[in-house]
Amino acid sequence: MINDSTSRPLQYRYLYEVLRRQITQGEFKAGDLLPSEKDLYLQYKLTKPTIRQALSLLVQDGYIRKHQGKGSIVKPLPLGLGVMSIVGRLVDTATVETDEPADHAQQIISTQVLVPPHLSDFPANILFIPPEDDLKNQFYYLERLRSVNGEPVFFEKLILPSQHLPGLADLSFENRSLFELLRTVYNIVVQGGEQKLLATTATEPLARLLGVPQTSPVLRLDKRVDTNNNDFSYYSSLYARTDHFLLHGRF
Amino acid sequence: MINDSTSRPLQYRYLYEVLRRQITQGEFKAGDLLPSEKDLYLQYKLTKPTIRQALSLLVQDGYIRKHQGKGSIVKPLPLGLGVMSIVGRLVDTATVETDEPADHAQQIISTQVLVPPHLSDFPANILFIPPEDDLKNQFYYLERLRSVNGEPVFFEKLILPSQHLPGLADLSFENRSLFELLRTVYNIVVQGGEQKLLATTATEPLARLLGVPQTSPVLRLDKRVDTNNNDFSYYSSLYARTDHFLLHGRF
DNA sequence: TTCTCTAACTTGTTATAACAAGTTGTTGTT
DNA sequence: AACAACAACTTGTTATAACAAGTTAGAGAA
Repeated sequence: MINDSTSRPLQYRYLYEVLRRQITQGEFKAGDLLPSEKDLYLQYKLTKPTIRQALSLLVQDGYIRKHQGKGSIVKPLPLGLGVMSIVGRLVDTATVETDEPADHAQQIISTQVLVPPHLSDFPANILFIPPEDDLKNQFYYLERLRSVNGEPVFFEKLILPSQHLPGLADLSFENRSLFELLRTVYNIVVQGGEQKLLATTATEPLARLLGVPQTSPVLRLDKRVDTNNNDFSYYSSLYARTDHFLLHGRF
Repeated sequence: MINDSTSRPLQYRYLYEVLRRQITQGEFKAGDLLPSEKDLYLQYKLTKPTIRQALSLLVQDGYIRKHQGKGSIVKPLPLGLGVMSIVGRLVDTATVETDEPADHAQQIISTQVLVPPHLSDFPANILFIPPEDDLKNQFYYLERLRSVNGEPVFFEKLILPSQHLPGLADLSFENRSLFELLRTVYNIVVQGGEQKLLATTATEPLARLLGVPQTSPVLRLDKRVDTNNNDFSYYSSLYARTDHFLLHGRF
């Protein structure tokens, strides 16, 4: 039952995907004006409500900004992708550099899967608990360590409901965004969720993984992510060192 | 030029405010079904696009969840309000409590204004810098300390562009949400923004403010918040202790 | 009683239409 | 040359309409 809503193509979603791809692949660059609603009508033969719905999605996802009387302006792409992405940290919190630091310098993000996806019960020590009914089911559990330019930056646990994801264990998580995978392969899109944030100190195994002293402060971010499928939510727990890099997000 | 768009009442926004008030004031409780689109049509004499636009706003702001064929379901209210709110922390991160902890227990959030709003240049040590043009203007700067049940939890610096906010210094910031105030008094609504997150250790003055030892980890959250007014963005820098409470957000 | 199917709800998608309102460049006047 | 007014764009708001699709409860058959 993959992609069961492709039966009727959902035109506004189709247009969204087209424009989104054009933006992410650089066909439209930050600051550019998207074709006007009228142009899109002429090009795609879709009517105003449909086009507006597609553009609304792009606004919601932070790809464009609309300006009455002017047009739809493409926003700069989020750097890493995901709800929160990483950014090179300003040299010293006590001083603000006037000239932009090398935020946009080449950041090679690599992902190392420490524990490959396998079936398990819902793990302990997660700040969210699924509803009782879901606890009976099994979950895919995996752990990965993400590095920027070879330096470990954050350690992440992912817990996904298994019954909606046939064949997940076969797919590569290495260099693909989880969001991308869920949307394109399983037709599941993120619609919202909850997150809990706190600052702790690195415990021994974590400190070794991230390569920081045991006492250093570490950011912890737990999430429950809800999707268009009402009984599909996944969970993640993330530990990040933020001495050289910090978490960056749009909302 | 306050509330200049009240000239034409913007019916979908009006309906949004009505429903939103009914939800926040408990007239509709979590789990309730909102009146159907048809009922709203009968009651308010607004047509489907208008009603749907109002409901979409409520969805976007996390007040309701829509379910095709069923209706619009009221979601539980966010606890504190703001982009991120506070929540009582689970007793120990090493153990997950099966029974819900007292998250929803009475939390009396009080706000103490340490530095009342006054005109100043854009301060140093903020992780966001306004565009050069805006730096020429003056800003309202204020500092406040927010406590839960009398215990200091986070310290916040707020920087607001002064030219759009006549008479701001006269308004009380004490027990009113900044969002609420901007929306109702100045007709400015938050549309998005950026945030940067990191974990640090408390320095001496901060440690004293929050009542924590100097070495304890502290969460820092800097934001640039964009609004419907294109040249109105405000900035905030927040330091939170997360040993007894943690930050909680919806997205 | 239990099950199945249907009718009557609900929201979702798309089309057409008319006017309001913000932006920008151009035209024409001073 | 500077300015004002306008025309031609843009998106925003609201109305009307028809059909698709998910949900639910009740009627009727087994």
